[in-house]
Parts: sequence; C-alpha cells; structure tokens
Amino acid sequence: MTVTLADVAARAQVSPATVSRVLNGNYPVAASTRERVLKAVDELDYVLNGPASALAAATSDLVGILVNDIADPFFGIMASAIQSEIGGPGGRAGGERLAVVCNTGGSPERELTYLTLLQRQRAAAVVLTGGAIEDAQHKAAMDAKLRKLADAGTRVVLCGRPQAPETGAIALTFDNRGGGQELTEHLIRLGHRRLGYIAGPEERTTTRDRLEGHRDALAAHGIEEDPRWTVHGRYDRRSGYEATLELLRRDPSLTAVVAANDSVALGACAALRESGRRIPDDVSVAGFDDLPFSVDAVPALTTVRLPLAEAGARAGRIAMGREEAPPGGIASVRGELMVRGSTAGPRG
Amino acid sequence: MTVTLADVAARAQVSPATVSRVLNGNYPVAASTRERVLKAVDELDYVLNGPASALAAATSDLVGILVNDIADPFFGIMASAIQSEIGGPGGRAGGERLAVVCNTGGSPERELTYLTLLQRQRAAAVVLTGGAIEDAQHKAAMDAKLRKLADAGTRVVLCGRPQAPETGAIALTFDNRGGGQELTEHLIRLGHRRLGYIAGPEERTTTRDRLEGHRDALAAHGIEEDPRWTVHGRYDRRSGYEATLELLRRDPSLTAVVAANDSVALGACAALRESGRRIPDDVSVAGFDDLPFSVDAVPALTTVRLPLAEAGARAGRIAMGREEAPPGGIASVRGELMVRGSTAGPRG
DNA sequence: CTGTTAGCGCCTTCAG
DNA sequence: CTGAAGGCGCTAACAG
Repeated sequence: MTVTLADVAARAQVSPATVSRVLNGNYPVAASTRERVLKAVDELDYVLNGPASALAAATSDLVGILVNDIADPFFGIMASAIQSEIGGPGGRAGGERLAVVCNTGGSPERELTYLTLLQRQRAAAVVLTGGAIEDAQHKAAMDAKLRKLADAGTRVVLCGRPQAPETGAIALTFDNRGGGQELTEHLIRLGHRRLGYIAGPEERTTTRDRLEGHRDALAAHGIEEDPRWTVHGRYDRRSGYEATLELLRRDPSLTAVVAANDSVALGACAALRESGRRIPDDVSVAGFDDLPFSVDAVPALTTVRLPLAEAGARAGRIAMGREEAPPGGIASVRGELMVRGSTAGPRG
Repeated sequence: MTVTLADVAARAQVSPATVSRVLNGNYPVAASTRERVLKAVDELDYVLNGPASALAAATSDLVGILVNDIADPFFGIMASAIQSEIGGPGGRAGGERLAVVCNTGGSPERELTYLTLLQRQRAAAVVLTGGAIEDAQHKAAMDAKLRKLADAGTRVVLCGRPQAPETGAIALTFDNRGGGQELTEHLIRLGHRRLGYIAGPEERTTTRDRLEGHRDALAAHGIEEDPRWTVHGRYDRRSGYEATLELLRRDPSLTAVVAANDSVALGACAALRESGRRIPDDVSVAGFDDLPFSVDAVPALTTVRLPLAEAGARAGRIAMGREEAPPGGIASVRGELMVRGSTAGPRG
C-alpha cells in the first residue's frame, strides 16, 4: 500500500541501507547510485516515514516552542524568528525541522503537559518563551522536567525567561527591570510625580521585574508610591482599558500611566480619551515591548523596544547548536527606550 | 538507560501489552491492574515514546497548521483557535495533540515542502490558513499533495482559503469579495467617488477577491476606475505607508483609501497624516480583518470583521472529526462591516 | 563505497 | 480480561 524504503531499494537495485544513506546524506555514496536512488524515490513518489526514522535514530526533527499566547504578536514574533532559524542543514533527511508551537495560555499545568508531550516526541530542542510563573512548587516541577529533557539530549533554551540554574538550560533573558526603570525615569525627568502603573498578572516574572524597575526609578527620585497607583490585570488591551478607569477612579490627579505592555497601553489610551483626557497633554502614557502597531498609535507610543526577533533568532540558533551559548549559559538582552508622542511633561 | 514499556510491565508484573492498553485506554483492563500499571508508570517516571508509538500504530498526534506569517495576528488568532480545539480525548495516550505550525512566508516552495514534511510525520490532520497562491502549476502541485495526504488518512481542512475540489479537503472560505464590496459601498454611500485601493501581493486569492469586491461596488454605482487608483503591495503597515505616498503622488485628489487589510490601513493613516491630511476630514481610510488593534487606532478603523477565532475553532473541530463537515465540503464565512471613525463623507 | 544484520519501542492480532 | 509473538519502517554498526 504505502511505499517504503525497501520498495525504493528494490527499484534502484541497491540495499535499503544505501537508500537510507542517500536520503540522510550523512554518508558517502557513489554519485551514480545516488542518482539511481533519487530517481526511484521520485518515480515511486516515496516519502520517508518520520516516526520510523525517529525511532531508529532516536532523535526527531521536531522543535518545541512554548508560548503563552500565539495570537499575541509578542510571542508570534519570537516564534517566527525561532522557526526561521531551526531549518537548514543538520536535521535528518533534508535538514528541515518542524516547529511544534504550544500555546500554554499561561497555565502551569499546560506548560508541564506540553513539556511531557515534547519529551514523548523526543524533540530535538525546546524553546520556552516569555516570563515564568512564580510559584515555588510549579517552578520545581518545571526545573525537574527541563533537567530530564536536557538529560535526554533535548536542547533547552529560554527566551525572555529567567535562568533556571541546574537544569542545563541556556537562557536569554530580557532586562525587564532595567527597561522598566528607564521608562519611569523618563517620565520623572519630564516632571511627573503622580504615576499610575498597570501591572500584568501577578506571579509572573515579567510582571514583577517591570514593576520593580518602575519602583526602582521612583525610589531613586525619592517619590513615595501611593498604593492606589498600582493595579494588576492581564496583558491585553481590554485589561488596560478597565485598569485605567479604575486608576482614574482612585486618583483622578494622575499625570501619567505606565502600562505593563503596549496592548495594555492602547487600552489605557482608549479609556483616557473616553474620560475626556488628552494624551499627552493631560496624561502621558507609556507601554513596553514596542510591537509593530505601537508606532501607529496616535500619539505614537513611548515604550521600551525589546529585540524580540533578534532574541528569537538567537535562541533558535543556540537551540540548533549553530551558535555558541553565552558564557555562563545566560545572557541578558537589553531593551531600548523609544521616546515618542505619548509622553510629555505634565500640565502646569 | 531510558525507561521503556517493558520496564513498566516488569515492575507492574503484567505484560507489555497490558501496559500499552491502559496507556491508550482503548481496551478493557481490570481496574486493579490498571492501578498497578499507573503506579509503576509513576514510579519509573515513564514517558511514552511517541515515534515508536506512531510507527506501530501508523498514526501520530501531530496536527499541521500552515500559515503565511505567524507574527501576524491574522494568522496567530486562527492558529490559536485551531490549537485550542485539537486537544481533548481521541488522540493516542492521553488525547493531547501537538500543533506543528509552519510558517510559509507566502512561498510556494515552502508550502509544498512543509506539506511533505507533515506527510512524512504522518500528521493526523493539516489545516491550511489564509489565501492561496494563484499559480496554475503550483496549484496543481498543491492539489496533488493534498489529495495524497487525504488518501493517507490525514484530514485536510482549509481555513480562509478557497476550496480545492477533488482533493478531499474541507473548506471554510472567507467571503472576501462580499466584504470588499460592502466596504466600498459604504464609502460610496458616504459620497466618495475618488477611491484609492491598496491591494495585497498579486497572485493571491485574498488579494484578488477583496479587490474584485471593491470593483464590484464601483461598477454597481457606475464609477469608472482610474488605473492610477490601485497599487499592489505586501500585507504590512510599511507597505501601506509607501503605497499611500504613491497614491497621493499619482492623484492628490483622492478622498478615500481602501486598504487590503488593517495593518496596511495603519500605514496608510501614518502616510496621510504626515502629508498633512486629516482622517477622516480630508481622506477616509478603511481596512479589512478587524484585528484587535484596529479599534484602538485614532480614529478607530472602519473595517470588515472576519470571525478568525470562530473559523479557526471550527476548522480545528472539523480536522479532529468532532464537527461535521459542511454540506458539499465547503462553507463560506461572511465578514461584518464595522463602521467606525476613520470614514466619513468627503469634504464639501 | 555497499550489503547484511540486528534491533529501536510499541501496538495488535491471536490465543487463552 | 490478559499474555505471547510478530512486525511497523528505518538506521547503525559491522563486515566486506
């Protein structure tokens, strides 16, 4: 029914082993026999059986990519970059590798489940993107799982996620704290003293790091933070909208709103406008990430650009062993403050 | 070194066959033995070998998703929705299925290559998203490939892509033409007579359908189209920016610009503003898709909402055989005109 | 450079 | 309900 290696071998009048060799190209084969084999492959319309190949060779051409939300460009951009680097020569039979994108939705259980599934597939590598969940128990379970993956020969790379020592994983972390600090310092320099902060979900490293950076800046300038000025939400525009209304309710005199990311900032802008405030005349707004749409906001969003595509590409290369891991297995990737129209000095 | 089924069997004092049966849950097993097996699995920290399992059973738990660009929310949203529906019971050993997301970048070769790779993996299903490339030769190659996949038992579903008769694929198409027509009619009703159109890349069904809808509307209202009013570009904001400058150069008297999608529309807005035109006072702008950021544009974008998440979810269910295919194997999904602030009557 | 020989780890009839 | 046995399709030593 289905064509197998043996069929090709018979037609090309060689042994199955030879066919395997020309297909995998990892072994010397005479040009003439190779031709013959390729011809037979073509005539028979043969397609290698991946599972069988993976079983025999004890490796697969699958690379796992864990993301919180693939519909969010923040993750989409990284996933795309990772994917663009995992192909190329080196894989089995042709060198093309397949990206298995796993949408965890930020759920600890799904994260673990996907890792097990990837382990089951004997994935060649796994890249975990975005912040981690700050639950001690979950972290321990994750670390144990990552260690097992690494021990089984799967390369594990973290992209935009804090290092997990002792797991054998390579980490490319984002300097969220530094970026957050720079951003808030920018606002303080402009003269703001009453700053609202819309944080992401609690128990997330990204959320905490950015918030800590914000507080570092406030502290450095002797600004005492009012507890009313911080609200937690999700990383989407809807949440930014609602959180902003809440902030305005708590303290209508805020002159700036710093958002956990750009999507949240867009929601904040909408809420501010609806409440009759002008940006940046009445209230300044700042985001984080610098996603593609941020420059098109009106006014354009002041934000911290994270080199998502570059980091993803690098993570992909490291995962494939095509780039050396950074010294110590960890590298911090800095963000760049992008000052645009959404921030200005407070009125008066 | 690595734990196998046999190890688990030994520890649970049953045969490998029994272990396999409890793991796959497709066969009656006494509750007590099941307990014992599960306990052994747990104690040994056993993880099923996916490739071996797939080889023996001749099916896998992988589902392919082809997208043009995963960094684009248009595809990210569909991918996310598809993914959310492919899990659940029905798969091997636990019922979790893995989504293999393939970024084709709109390249015909990559599209074909990925399909072969998925075929090699014996994917359980494949969902192709977004418009197709309109090259006769490529189409023939694609159709042949889809047919082979279907014949091999892989369920093939098209989501937002025109039907491919004779391939055994189920199609959920978007009514791009109808949406395009409605959008332009809206502008015409507002009084516009000089409308620029920024089309997507040539040779794409989506591009052509939307453009044809636009022209249908013009024709229906007896508006003769000036060849200068149409420019082709890519589906990104940069392209929209450049195309708009080109349109303005060709005919500064345009009162409306219709863009191939929302990202292009954002770029158009930026170009118009930079050229000193107000939106919608001087020029109206319309997009397509209604991506999440479109409502946050200032002014908010008039566009055609495509139910991407719903369509993706449905495609996922059909791919998993959890929802019946539409009659005739094809269903057209309509868009909804979203009238917002970026369009208004022309001045004067 | 090429053929032979064993498995890789699991599933699935077939008996019992 | 459970065990035994064969094979899924391919690769990786070994020889030659």
